[in-house]
Amino acid sequence: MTEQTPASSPAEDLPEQMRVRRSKRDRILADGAEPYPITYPRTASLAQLRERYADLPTDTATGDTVSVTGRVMFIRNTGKLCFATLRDGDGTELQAMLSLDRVGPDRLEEWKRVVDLGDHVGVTGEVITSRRGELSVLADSWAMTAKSLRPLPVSHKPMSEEARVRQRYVDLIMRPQARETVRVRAGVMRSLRDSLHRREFVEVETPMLQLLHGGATARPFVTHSNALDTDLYLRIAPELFLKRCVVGGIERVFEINRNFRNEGVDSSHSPEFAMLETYEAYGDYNTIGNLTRELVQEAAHATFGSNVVTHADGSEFDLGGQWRSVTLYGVLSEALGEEVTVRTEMPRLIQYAEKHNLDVDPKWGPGKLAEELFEELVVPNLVAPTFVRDYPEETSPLVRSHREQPGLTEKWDLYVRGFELATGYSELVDPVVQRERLVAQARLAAKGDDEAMRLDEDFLRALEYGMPPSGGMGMGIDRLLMALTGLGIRETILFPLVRSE
RNA sequence: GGGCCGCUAGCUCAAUCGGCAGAGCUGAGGACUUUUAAUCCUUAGGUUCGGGGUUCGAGUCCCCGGCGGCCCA
Repeated sequence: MTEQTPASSPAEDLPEQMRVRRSKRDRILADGAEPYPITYPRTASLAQLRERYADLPTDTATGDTVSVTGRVMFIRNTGKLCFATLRDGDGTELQAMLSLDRVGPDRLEEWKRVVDLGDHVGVTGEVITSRRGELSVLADSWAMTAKSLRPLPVSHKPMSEEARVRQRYVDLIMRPQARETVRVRAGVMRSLRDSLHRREFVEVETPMLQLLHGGATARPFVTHSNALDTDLYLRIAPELFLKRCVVGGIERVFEINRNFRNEGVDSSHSPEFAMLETYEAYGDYNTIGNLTRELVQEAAHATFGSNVVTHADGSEFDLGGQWRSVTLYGVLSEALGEEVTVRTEMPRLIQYAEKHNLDVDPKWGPGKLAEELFEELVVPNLVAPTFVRDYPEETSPLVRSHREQPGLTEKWDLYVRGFELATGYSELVDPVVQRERLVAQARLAAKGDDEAMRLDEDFLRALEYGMPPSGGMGMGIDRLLMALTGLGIRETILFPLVRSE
């Protein structure tokens, strides 16, 4: 947009290669041409040409004239014949050739003077194949469509992980896997929505900015509304609003959107993360578990064409079949070699914790400690998709009590490759019991546990109007991508949060 | 929060015991009408993350800080 070089970045302060590229931009302007023209009249995409001339024999001239555009990803200038590989946004590449006899001495010289790796150019000419058999456009004319002022990284060496994350746009230019991940993610999002729409679920959007944060136990981000003169929280979960929807008669409802948790950042945690949450009236944790499996398997089919997905490292991972289902206390007992139940008391659990070098927080009850032992001893080994069922009431304040087993709830966590992918409940809909549990949570909050939930009177009022029996489920989208692709969370998120440079 | 490792040219990386800061690619100039990480000749490019200290001399050793990665909690 701006035509003049800003005085704030004196040319002499720039690295040599950037000075050179700026001077090439100046040269284009001095010649009366545009380094950033409004458009270039292209008549075909590179992919269209590849398809149309797929079977053209070596060293053939078609007589067909086309106009193409692309970013220069490879360039080879010789005396009277120049080669460049152009690449389209979809990753398709095609060769452009510029010969002295076609474009003339002035334009060939100009090409050599001003075109660098990374520039966008347009080329008009005849579709041919080279003597080496490469499908090419033999130029009659060419134009700069966008001059690149920064050199690209070397293509034969991988960029550092930090550079890939900080300058994702460069990562996308250089690495096919980065572009592929974006498309896989889009395919998964679309598949999830399609799968839910087919089952007559309704997509809604509920508040991101909330007066009270709830629906999960996590530390929130706090912000401030000047108009209301009150602090607001970025939501940690949409749960309490989606349940209001179910109360209101939207009996199959879902939301795919961002949650924010003011907690650690590492290879599997991001402070903002995308989540699918869904509720099904007259369902329970069994029906919602089946739905979850079907959503994941349909997403695998949509993006990889199979329940067996291929990870980034080339290994195959099978998401097919019915998936293993175990109980929390069952797998924990197995890992400890001794029978543990929800009635096992603190002293024995503490013994197990000491035996396995697990530090015990004095605020933990027996349920929390059992879960911590489970996470320490069992979770890393849960590689194949596994539903872990029937968690203690103590740690699950929004879950219906188990229909048969006192002290437990109808909740499962789904583990894949050693991380939690989703969680599902038979929802607690009794407003009286819900109030008791939320009051207990609010007491914890008052005692300084800033992960505990606050009392949301309006949510309780909604429940008092009557919420039908329901199953509910939440699934991390970024983690679903991790399960499908084998990538780390910072690769599945296009622009993950990074510290300022 | 703790420990360990790293940060050097546009990019990826070297630099012995503390002793002239280097290579490949990229860039610039030249040759080449069939190149695919071309080849050949010439050549430029540095606040060694920042600050302080030790030393005749610091990329290298010490201290403080920044950023990143891994492990632990």
